[in-house]
Amino acid sequence: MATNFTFRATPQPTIKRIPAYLAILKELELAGQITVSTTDIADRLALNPIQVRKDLSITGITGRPKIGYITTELIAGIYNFLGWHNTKDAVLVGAGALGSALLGYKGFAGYGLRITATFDSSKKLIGKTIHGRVVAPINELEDFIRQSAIRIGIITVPAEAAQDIAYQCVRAGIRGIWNFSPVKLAVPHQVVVQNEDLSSGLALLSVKISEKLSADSR
Amino acid sequence: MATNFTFRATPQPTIKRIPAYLAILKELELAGQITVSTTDIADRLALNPIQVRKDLSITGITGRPKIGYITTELIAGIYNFLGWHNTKDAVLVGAGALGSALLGYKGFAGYGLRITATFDSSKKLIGKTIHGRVVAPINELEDFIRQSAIRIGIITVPAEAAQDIAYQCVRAGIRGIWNFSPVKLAVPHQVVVQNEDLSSGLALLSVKISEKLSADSR
DNA sequence: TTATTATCGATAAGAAATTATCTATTAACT
DNA sequence: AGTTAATAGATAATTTCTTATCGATAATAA
Repeated sequence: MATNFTFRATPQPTIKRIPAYLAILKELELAGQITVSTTDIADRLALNPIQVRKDLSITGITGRPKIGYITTELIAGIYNFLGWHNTKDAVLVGAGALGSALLGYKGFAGYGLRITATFDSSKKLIGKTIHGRVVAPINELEDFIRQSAIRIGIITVPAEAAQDIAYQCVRAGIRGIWNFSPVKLAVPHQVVVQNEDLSSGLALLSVKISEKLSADSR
Repeated sequence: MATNFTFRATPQPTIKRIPAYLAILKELELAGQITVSTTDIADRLALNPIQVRKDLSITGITGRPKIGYITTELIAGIYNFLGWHNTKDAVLVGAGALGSALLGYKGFAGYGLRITATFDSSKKLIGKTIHGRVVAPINELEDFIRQSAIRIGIITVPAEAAQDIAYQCVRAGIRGIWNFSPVKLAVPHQVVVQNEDLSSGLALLSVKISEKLSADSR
């Protein structure tokens, strides 16, 4: 029996805005605010309240007219939507400057992410402790992923090594790669890749500045 | 005399893709490839060739049927569009883990960005040399920006300090802020802010993984 | 009690971005 | 020389995302 139900994925722009809502909501919760309206959230983030309402609707949490949403309910709804309510383990490959920075970042706990092991190829780094984790040699990577059934890999190695690391991760059963290298990784269809790319942010800043300057002189 | 010319800003998605094109093109140039087609670029980045063509049209560089574009011309066109052909100086505020990682990142030279000074409030860090730059105390920030006429500020301080640093930057004449703190900064209209937000990338990865898993089981 | 107002949630309209279609061009092949 | 195939570039169609409109609801004020 065919249904006429068409599955519609959540829009990417919506997903990207969700963590900002979460941050605001946690802040308000901490400040003791029981309820919150989309008008309020929108003001704080300089967004359109209608957009906020539509975005938040993907959590399934409903609000009440003249009141808004229950802050804690909305927070729980967002955690649930993002899957951040239960912690997921990840491996980090590449303990250079950026890798160390990520290892030192406390905020991941709030995102349901725990980096349980770190790998690098450099003799200088192997065995060293960085933010409480001992750096292991790359050749132990695949076995570790298999044994610990880890599903997320964070790649912070230089461009030339990235694809090889990605292959290793995929072979060992990784399902998602958070890729900080400036390389488009080839992976099979069942693996998702999220590219984190400084250069596109800087491009946007560069163009915004020059557009702003030329707009001012018009 | 009024003209009927309507200024249309380049779409943000286009701007974000441009650096990826640049990276590919540089690689091809290095490999000695004189000309390049959008079909080729699109293949390598898993994009639609029509989109690539439209994106690249903002550079003003034209191609030839059956041939494509001259690689070097396109590279020059992109540098020109992004304003990366002449180097811009920037200050970095916050020499913690993330700040150090950015200081150590060699790639900025290729993006026309040079971090000329670093500031921090921590006594432990002031005076220390990180990747060749001596960390200066925050109270010297404004004077330095004014004297050196720097226009770009990179903020890598913790959330609670970010807004204050932004105010200082703005007072001293900064025109663009690259904001790595998880805070929505309040700035006057003439200043542009580019937020670099790990959490939205991770949100996207989280949702992609769970959508992929549930799609597989459908 | 009744009126007013803030808000939600649904649907519609509008804007922006992507993708398709079509024509022209030109290199390579026959 | 003529034909074919690959590609650019323009315009049109489509899809996606954002914003507006409108009715319903419930708290607050009159």
